Parts: sequence; C-alpha cells; structure tokens
Amino acid sequence: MKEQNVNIDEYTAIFKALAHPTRLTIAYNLMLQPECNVSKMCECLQIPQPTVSQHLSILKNANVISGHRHANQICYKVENPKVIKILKQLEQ
Amino acid sequence: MKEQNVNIDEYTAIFKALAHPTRLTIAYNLMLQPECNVSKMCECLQIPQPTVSQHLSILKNANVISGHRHANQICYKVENPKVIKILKQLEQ
DNA sequence: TGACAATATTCGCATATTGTAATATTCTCA
DNA sequence: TGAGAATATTACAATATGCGAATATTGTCA
Repeated sequence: MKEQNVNIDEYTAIFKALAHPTRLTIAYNLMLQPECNVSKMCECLQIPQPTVSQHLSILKNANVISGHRHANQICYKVENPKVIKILKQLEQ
Repeated sequence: MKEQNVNIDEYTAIFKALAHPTRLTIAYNLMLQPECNVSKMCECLQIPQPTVSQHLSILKNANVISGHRHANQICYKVENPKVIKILKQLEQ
C-alpha cells in the first residue's frame, strides 16, 4: 500500500485539473474533437472569455491540453497520451 | 463542445476525490489489492489515523471506495466499475 | 502604424480544502 | 458490563481555489 511505480504526483495534477465541471467538459470534448479555439469554447459553454482562459491555463499547466496558434487565434487539443487514456474511459 | 452523454458531474466528483496524493495512493492501491483496513493504511502511509479517516470519508462520499466491517475493523475496497476503469489506466 | 479581434493576466473577495488536535463512536471480549 | 482496540467526527487556523471585473498582451490587416 505504498510502493507503486506510478507517478502519483503527475496523476494527482491531472486529476486536480479535471476536477471541475467546466474543465472536464473542455478536456473531454477536446479529446473527441480535433481541436478548438477559445472563442468557440466561450460560445458553446456560455462562459465569459477570461474565465475560460483561466481554466485553459490550469489545464495547460497540468499538461492536460496544449495550445497552438493559428493566425490570431489559439487552438487547443489533448495530446498527452496518459490523459487521453483516462478520458476515453468516461462512459454513459 | 457541450452536449455530450457522459455524466460530467459524476466524473467531476470522482476526479475531485482522486485529486490528492494521499487519496490517489489509497485508491490506486485498493484497486490492486483485494482490500485493506484503516490501521494498515495508516501504518503503510505513515499518516495519522484521523487524517486517513477523513480521506477515506471523502473517497466514500464520492463513491470511489466502499467499506465493509469485519469484526471490529473496516475493510475498504474499490467496487465502482467506472473508477476501476480509470485507475487501471495509470501507468509507468 | 493604428485599430481591432483574440486571448491572457491581475486583483479582490467569497468559498472550499487541508492538516492537526481533541474527542466521540462502535465493536469485541473477558 | 467495562476496558480497550479500531475507526469516525468536530473545530479551527492556514492555505488554496473560483469567479467577476478590469486591464494587458499578441497578432492581423488595412
């Protein structure tokens, strides 16, 4: 009950980032779709842009998502294979 | 980016419960082992009993673990299939 | 360059979480 | 029944988190 080979801190950070309804919604949908920019997320989620940006920042710092600039907008996607494995288990 | 069929709130509660190193350690090990009582957890984790009990309470309320009394001790285990699916993805 | 669109950051406040210490509860068994 | 082992609960201070409002930054294009 103590010595396991998984990186507990790494996964704790991932779960912490996913432990919010808005962030889980964003991450889950980014896993399903190819990618999405910020203003589209704000529109779909009906949440103010600074709030979405804050959540994206938390997700990014936890290495859950990554952002790539296309022209003057930034598209986010889920690239971390560990995160993808987890999100794919969500069901029903 | 909004209408998915997964129960976001249910999974948010699960991730919130797992978003702490002690709780993730407990849950992960309970998934690997058949079950474990509280004092054994305290001993292995080197964490005071009331603190462990509080974490167990949080895990139980989030439906991550369940406890069954054997004589005068309580054995906890992971029974929720959704949680098992998630924990099985942890690697390395 | 300057205006505008897209995104990020900062601040302040309300609320939630964590850990420690003290105490309570529950069960077993002599 | 009463002592003791096992576990749970409560209270409180310290810290972290979430959100709205205001503002800053970055890139595009006329």
